[in-house]
Amino acid sequence: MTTIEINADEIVGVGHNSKTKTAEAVQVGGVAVDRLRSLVERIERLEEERKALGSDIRDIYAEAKSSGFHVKVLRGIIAIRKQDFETVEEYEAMMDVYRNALGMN
Amino acid sequence: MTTIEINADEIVGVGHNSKTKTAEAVQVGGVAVDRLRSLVERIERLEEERKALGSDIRDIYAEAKSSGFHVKVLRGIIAIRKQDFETVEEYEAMMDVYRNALGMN
Amino acid sequence: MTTIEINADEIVGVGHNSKTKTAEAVQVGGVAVDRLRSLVERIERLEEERKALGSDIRDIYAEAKSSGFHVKVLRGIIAIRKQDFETVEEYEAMMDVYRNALGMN
Amino acid sequence: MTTIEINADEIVGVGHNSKTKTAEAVQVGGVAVDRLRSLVERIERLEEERKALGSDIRDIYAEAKSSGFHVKVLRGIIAIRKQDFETVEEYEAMMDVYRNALGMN
DNA sequence: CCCGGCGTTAATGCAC
DNA sequence: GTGCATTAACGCCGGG
Repeated sequence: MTTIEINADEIVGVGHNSKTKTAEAVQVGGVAVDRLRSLVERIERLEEERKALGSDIRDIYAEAKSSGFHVKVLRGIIAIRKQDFETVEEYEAMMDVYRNALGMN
Repeated sequence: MTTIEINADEIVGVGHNSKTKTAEAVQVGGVAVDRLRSLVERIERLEEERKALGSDIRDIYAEAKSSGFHVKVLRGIIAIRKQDFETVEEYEAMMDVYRNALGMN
Repeated sequence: MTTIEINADEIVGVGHNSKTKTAEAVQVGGVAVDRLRSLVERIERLEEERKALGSDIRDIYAEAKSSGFHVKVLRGIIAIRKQDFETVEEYEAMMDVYRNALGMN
Repeated sequence: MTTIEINADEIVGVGHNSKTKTAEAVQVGGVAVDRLRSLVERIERLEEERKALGSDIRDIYAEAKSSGFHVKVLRGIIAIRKQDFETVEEYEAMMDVYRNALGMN
């Protein structure tokens, strides 16, 4: 994992910082530095976990494939289960309507 | 009633469709058949042409290869030039925006 | 619409149709049921976690917004830092390639 | 359309070109310049047309949408018609198999 | 000849 | 609902 230190000056990116240090909050260019730093770190941490999960999911599909499962079908199954049942039925019903309209029976 | 050259058998295909044939539009399952058919045909025709172009492009690469050119490098050149084009287009688009913003059109 | 009359409960639980129960695996239609179920559950579990993380991230942005931060700018910062990370990762990956190519591993 | 002149020196990108001009072919760095130029132009012309077709197709889908058609379903229809009939049946049959294996009836 | 990688293109989710 | 940013699907290629 690559760790990069956050520098408050980098974040606000202005030259002539009117830095105002009080007991409550450090402000740079009118921005609460610590608060911002915290937000950025929390977001990045969560996105990192999110990315890792995506990677894990991809691994499972690869595993499924190498076990002889049909990946596209498997994805289809997941997609169907994710949707509301009514939605699927609506979709398929509409597909039938269109296919009938085109004589694709 | 006007003559609309659509065969009911083509259209319907299933038993209980509430087909509604009027002077303006034939509807099957609430779908305007002629309109749908037209859309589908136009899309399919364009996709066919698109596919043919892809085939032509592949042929040229093959020709280049058999002429001794390094195909991967050739693809790289095309890609770079494409990026350049897009950069130029972005630039010009932005120029237009600014010119419009300044009433210079 | 293609409908095939197979009831999993019949096959797996009660009936003795084309069910093939061996010591190793229960198969339905040539599919290893337990394996498939396991894969689906693992994927769905991970996707659930992934979705939850997305929700958490959204919450943080909302929190940032209500703290007076400019959300779009904040997103921009995250994006820029992400690009930097990826550039670094690419660089390191390429370094690895070269090191391996030179037997420096 | 943006037109950019191709410069042979740009393409081969070497400084001290050992250019060899004969009656048959101009060679730069061992590359037949005119031939290469021709190939690049032909490819780019075809890709331009191809891109335009993609744009046209997207326009038709937009038109369909604004006419009240359900775009996703329409895409589904196109996809089905594009495939071999057996392929579709295979897919749907396999979907059924998997769904049955999971008891999703 | 298949298959895994890659570059492109469509689909999805999300914010405004 | 529209545009945008991410993510999945597709087509093409080279190697095993």
